[in-house]
Amino acid sequence: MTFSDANCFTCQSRRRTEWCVLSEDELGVIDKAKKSRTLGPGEILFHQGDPCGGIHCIENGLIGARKLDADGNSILLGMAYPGDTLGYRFLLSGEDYQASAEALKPSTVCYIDQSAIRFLLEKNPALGLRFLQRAARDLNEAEDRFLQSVTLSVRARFAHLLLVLKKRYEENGVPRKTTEFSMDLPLSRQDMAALIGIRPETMSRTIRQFEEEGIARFSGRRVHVPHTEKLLGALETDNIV
Amino acid sequence: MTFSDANCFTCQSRRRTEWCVLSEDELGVIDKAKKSRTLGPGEILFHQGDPCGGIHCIENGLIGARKLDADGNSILLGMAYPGDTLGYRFLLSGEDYQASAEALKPSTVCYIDQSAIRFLLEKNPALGLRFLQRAARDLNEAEDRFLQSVTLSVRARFAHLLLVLKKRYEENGVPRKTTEFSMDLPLSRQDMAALIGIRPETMSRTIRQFEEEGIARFSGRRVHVPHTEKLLGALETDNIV
DNA sequence: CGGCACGTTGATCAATGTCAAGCAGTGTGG
DNA sequence: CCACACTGCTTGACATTGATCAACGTGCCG
Repeated sequence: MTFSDANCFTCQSRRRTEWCVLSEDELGVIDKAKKSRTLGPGEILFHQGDPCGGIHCIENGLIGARKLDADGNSILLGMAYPGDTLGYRFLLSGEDYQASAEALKPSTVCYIDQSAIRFLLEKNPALGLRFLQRAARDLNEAEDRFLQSVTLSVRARFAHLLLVLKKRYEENGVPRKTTEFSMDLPLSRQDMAALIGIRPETMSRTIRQFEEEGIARFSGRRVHVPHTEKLLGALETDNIV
Repeated sequence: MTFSDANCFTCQSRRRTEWCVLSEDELGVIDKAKKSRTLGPGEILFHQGDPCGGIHCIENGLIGARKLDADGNSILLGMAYPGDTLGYRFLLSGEDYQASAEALKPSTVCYIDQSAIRFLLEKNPALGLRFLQRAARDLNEAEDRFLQSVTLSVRARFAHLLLVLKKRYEENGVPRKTTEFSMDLPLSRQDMAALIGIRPETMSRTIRQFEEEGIARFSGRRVHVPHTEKLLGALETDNIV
């Protein structure tokens, strides 16, 4: 386990976090309580079943949430980006973690003990509201995903996934062309398959289908989409209001 | 539209709501701001696309959240029971309702304008935390549903649904036998189908399958399960940790 | 070198969606 | 009161999707 020094006051991701509503003094509470840590790809932040004693705040990198089934296969449930907080749900409900968290890219993550969080939540109502807004957003997303998994074909779900990844990719300041684009996928094929609820074999076939139709070209983790509209055409989004 | 007189102080469902953390004075704010209304089955509480200007608090009955697709078919997304609050998500995010709400049983619902809510949220941090806990619970549920829709067979999902409905049914003080049980389904077959993400035809077939296997007997909206373990056996829950 | 995880591909099969028809219950207008 | 339309439910035949099983290549690491 590698520790690093971080500073909440200068943190690049702070404006994206819930902490943006805190005063200087309050931010100091977090800054003092936090423990920073860096993880390489594949390193585990916490395990399913561990007790949840605080929250993790992602400074940079990419963290994935996984569940393991009885055979030891892992299912990627979701991703967390810089500025996201992990584990607030379990902290509040007092449950143990129901999934593991693993770095998907080199990441820096701060751990903040629950005592500091609870103190600030009591003191500053705006903080709770921020978390509430976050939860509301996550909830909308979760419902969308369910709806998509039952409504849309695999093709369409994969197209959606690519567009979500594109959006995140571009948030990192990568130049944006509208007609075409390239990006590095942060996920293995297996993980992409899990995210849209299909088997790895089906993922392979869908990728091939996209290549044959000229929607996208894949080479390792690199994707190139020559005509963005073609990808948009695969969304099938028109039949749901 | 029928109005009824309700009283937050004597409300049977209050202890299940977020308001249970309010002081007498604070509860008075809600009580004065609320507008009570009764709905018969099929009546609409609000429509998809309406602006969200407050929240709805269910005193009794059962409300369903629906989305409509382009063909006019409705998809039941979820249900809300007495003590649940509807719409807090959209109020916080400032979006319009993304689904309609419709009474599935005769229901009494109070509408509380956002000004009262915002006032109390600012004043009493415990209220925000309550909502946050609720959101956390909803979020876990939504994720479970996604996981189930991808992992489990239709059989298993239907068994899960029946057990969820049973649990809710028993919360209404209905006597409980462990080895067998009967209940009235609050939903049409179509709505049950939508909840587990299948077509009505498949719902019919699954019901027949359950009857042929002696897992349950259906007659209209009445179900009888002679051996609860048989139903539990259809869960297939063992392969996921 | 051997083992192992990941990814690809092919053959096959089971589950579920689609289409079409019919039936029962319910409300409506003549 | 009857005919009618309408909606929800069921059933059958069929088509399609995606899962499953099996084999193989490839790169990586001990």
